[in-house]
Formats: sequence, C-alpha cells, structure tokens
Amino acid sequence: MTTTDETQAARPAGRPRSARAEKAIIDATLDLMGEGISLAELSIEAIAARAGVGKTTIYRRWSNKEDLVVDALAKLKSPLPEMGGRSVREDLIAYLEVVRRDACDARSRCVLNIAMNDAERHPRLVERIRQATIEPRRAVMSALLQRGIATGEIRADLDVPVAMATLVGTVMWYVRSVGLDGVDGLPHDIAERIVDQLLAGLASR
Amino acid sequence: MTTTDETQAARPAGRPRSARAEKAIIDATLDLMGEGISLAELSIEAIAARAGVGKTTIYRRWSNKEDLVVDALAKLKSPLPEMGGRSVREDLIAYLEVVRRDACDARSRCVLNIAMNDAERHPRLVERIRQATIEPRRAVMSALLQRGIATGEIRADLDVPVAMATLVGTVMWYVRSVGLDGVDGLPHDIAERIVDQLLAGLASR
DNA sequence: GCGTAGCGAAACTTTAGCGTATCGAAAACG
DNA sequence: CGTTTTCGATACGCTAAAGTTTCGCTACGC
Repeated sequence: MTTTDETQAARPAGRPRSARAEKAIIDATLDLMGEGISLAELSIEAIAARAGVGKTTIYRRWSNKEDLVVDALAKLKSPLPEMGGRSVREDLIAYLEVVRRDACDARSRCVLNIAMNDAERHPRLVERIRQATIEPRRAVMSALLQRGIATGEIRADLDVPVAMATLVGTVMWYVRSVGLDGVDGLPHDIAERIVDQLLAGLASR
Repeated sequence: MTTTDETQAARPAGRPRSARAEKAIIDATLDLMGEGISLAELSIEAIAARAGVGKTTIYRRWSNKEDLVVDALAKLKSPLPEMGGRSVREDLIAYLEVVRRDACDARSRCVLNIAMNDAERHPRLVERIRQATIEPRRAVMSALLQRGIATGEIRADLDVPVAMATLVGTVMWYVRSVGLDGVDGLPHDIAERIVDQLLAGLASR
C-alpha cells in the first residue's frame, strides 16, 4: 500500500497527536476529581475548559467518560511504599507515612472516594481500581505483618485483617478529623507515634 | 388587623399543611442520600417522586435544597451511645458496636459521606453537621479514655487523639474493606475483638 | 356553605451537558 | 510546496433535569 515499512513503525501521515494536550487532559481530569467532583458530575466540557483544549481533542482519544477516567487513574498509580526491611516497626512507619501523604493529597484521595462512593453505579470501574491500586497494597501490608509474626516482633495470635484496618484506618481517620483544619498542621512524626502506640497497646501494663 | 389574637397562635386561614407529606419528604430525602446520592446529584424531582408528593409541596416549605437537607439530617440525629459504665473496656466495646452499626446503616453513612466529601462546596452545612453530630460523639469518646486513664485501665501517657482515631478508624476501615462484600457477613463480635486487640497491643510480649 | 390556602399533577421555560460537525490554522511528511 | 491529520474554537440539535407556574380539587375555619 504505502511505501513505508508497515511491519515496524507504520507511522501515520499528517500532524501527530500532541502529547502535551493529552497530559493536560489527564491532569485536568485528576484535578477536577481531586476537588471532590463525583464521577457523575464530571463533565467533558469542564475537563476541556480546564485543560485549555477543544472537546474534539478529547473525543478523538476516548470514546466515553469512563475510559478517560480509567486512563487518568492509571497515570496516578503512586509507587508502592519502599520499605527498608530492617525491622517490621520501621517498615510499618514507612508504610503509614506513605498512607499519610496519600491521604493528604487531593488527587490520591479521589481514588478512594470513587472506590467507596461509586461502587454500585460503576462496578466494573471500581473493580478495576481495586485490583490495580488497593489489592497490591493490602498484600504488602499483610505480608509485612506475617513477617513480623515469623520474626517474633508481632504477637503470634494477631488478627491480621483487624490489624490492617487499625493501621490504615487510624491514619485515614486521624487525617480526616484532626487534619481537616489544616492539612499541613499535622505532626510530622504522626506515623511513628501511631505505630509505637499500637505496638505497645492502649492498656496500662 | 384580623380578629384573631396575633400575640399567641395567629393560625392562618385555609387548609393546614400536611404533616404526613412533610414526613414523607424527609424520609425520601434520607433514603435517597442513604443510597449514595451525593448532595449535588440529589434532585428535588426525585425526592418528590419518591415521596409521592408534588414538587410544589416541597418548594412551599424549603426554598432550596440545602435547607431541606439540613432539616432532614436534623431529624436523623441518632441517640448517643448508651454505656453501662462498668469498665472502660466494656464501654469501649459498647461504643464501637454503635459505630459499627452506624457504619453499616445507609442513612447514617450518608451523614459522614457529606461531611467528608462536600466540605469545600457546602462549608456551612458541613459545619452544622459537625457541631450537631460529630463533636458530641468525640467528646464522649474522649471522656471515656480520660476516665480509663484515671482508673488505671488505660496507660497514663496515651496519645488520646491518636487513640480516638484508632478506635473509630479501625471499625470504619474494617467495615469498608472487609465488609464491602457482604455487610451482613461481618463477625458479630468485631467490636469486642478490636477493643481487646488494641488494648493488648500488636507487639508480642 | 364560603373563602382561603394547601394538595398533586402536569405544562412551561431555562439551563447544562453530550456528541457531532465544521472551520481556519498548524504541524509533520514526502 | 502539497497532502494529510490534528489542533482549538464554535455552533448545532438533542436530552435530562431544574425550578416555576397553572389548574382542578380538597380540607379546614369562620
């Protein structure tokens, strides 16, 4: 057909698509969702306006809203917490520090908002988010606690699911209650304080 | 002006407003919000249809959506947890059991959803919810932990704000993660297990 | 029983977003 | 340079929902 080698590049004729526009669209989508806009309220027109882009440019890439949101959330995937592995206590602190930072970040928060609020209305989308984002983190946390049990740092009869809810839930709830006033007013060592208090227990000796 | 005594009743002429319709409107509002409808998506038409009422009947009582929601949430105010007071451990369990039940109840959940998601868009409304619903519960929980410190059941150096986030956050997060699959599949003694594990601590002795 | 005001139903006007089409300009390629 | 495709902008027809108004009917007090 054409004179170009189709088996390799097959670069299409004409002006190439702007990577800059694509990034602006993704960013605008994440920004709007980070501002608390629900999936239902999110409008293509608002995204186009925010991105400084024509609606055509969006519809040329994504045929509907859900596809765009999936792609946008995929770009968001922050790396799994990096843990030194020296002690379970230190790894728990490092993990919760990442959770704390995510909980304070509007863009990361919107992932959880969607997962929790739109589960019934967009089951496939929510399931994709669960598999891609939530499950890997749960697995890391679970493995970490199991390792602690093996090394003796953690009590052998630990209820692991409850402990995972405790560690993450404490950070999330703390940020949402105390930290609502000023997100930056959080103590910088909150992750360490939480881990130490939970390891030691609330009761007196 | 009129012949009636205006200082007291000043009952207006004509057909009185139907208390039955008013209750139906409030109930429909709470039901819809309990189904996960956000404040922005909540439509007067949906409320009218659900309540079996004309839109006129709603607009005659509330001039806008926010006023209606405030009134509806005010009717929702569930009683503060009743605690026996025998031991701090038992009271904590009783308190968390109430939290667990609220976390599973759609109508109660919607209060928190609004408080967390619509804080920026409806600051006055959210503040009213905080003062009426959240703060009293935080005060009860704080007093309970202080009592535990006084009686020696709780360690004296407890970080009370962190501990409050731990107790409530664990229940909320547990319900949201484990309980998402089947709300009724929750262990019935989850409050007791959470309290005991937190009192004892996660570390081995 | 008359007047008044609330009742539910339905028609209306307005607004917002969707998805498509069209435009002149711009960017890559041969 | 000419072709091809994308760019941002704008306009269009369509649908859904909001909020307002109208209408015939109903319930209560005088």
